[in-house]
Amino acid sequence: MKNSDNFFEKVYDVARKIPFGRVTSYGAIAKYLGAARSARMVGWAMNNSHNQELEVPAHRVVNRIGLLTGKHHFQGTNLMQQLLENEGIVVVDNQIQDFDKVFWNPSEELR
DNA sequence: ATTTTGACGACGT
DNA sequence: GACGTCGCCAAAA
Repeated sequence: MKNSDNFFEKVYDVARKIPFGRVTSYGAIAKYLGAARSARMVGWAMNNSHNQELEVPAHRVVNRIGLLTGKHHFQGTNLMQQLLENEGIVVVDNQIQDFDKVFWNPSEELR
């Protein structure tokens, strides 16, 4: 293990802190980490999250419009959506309903 | 070493 | 408001 994974580790750390029934966006995490415009790195980190020993609730992380863009990276076809719905989040056609209500902003709530 | 791509986002048209 | 382009940075080809 290297400490150079600082950025990625932070991403995982924040992702794990997402409360139940809430979701956040890649950009929000990136901004919280100071990366701001490197939302892609957060996405890449998530892809690598499977390598982490601790599980990361990547299903609670979607893009800024609440679209389940990464659902293809999960097992099955709609596992991600089911997980979200299991938390009380309404998802229709890969789109989270009431996204602004379930959105969790680490910059404000986590601090 | 160079090019392409990607779980995104902001801005311009 | 839909669509296109650019920026960001890292990994894979």
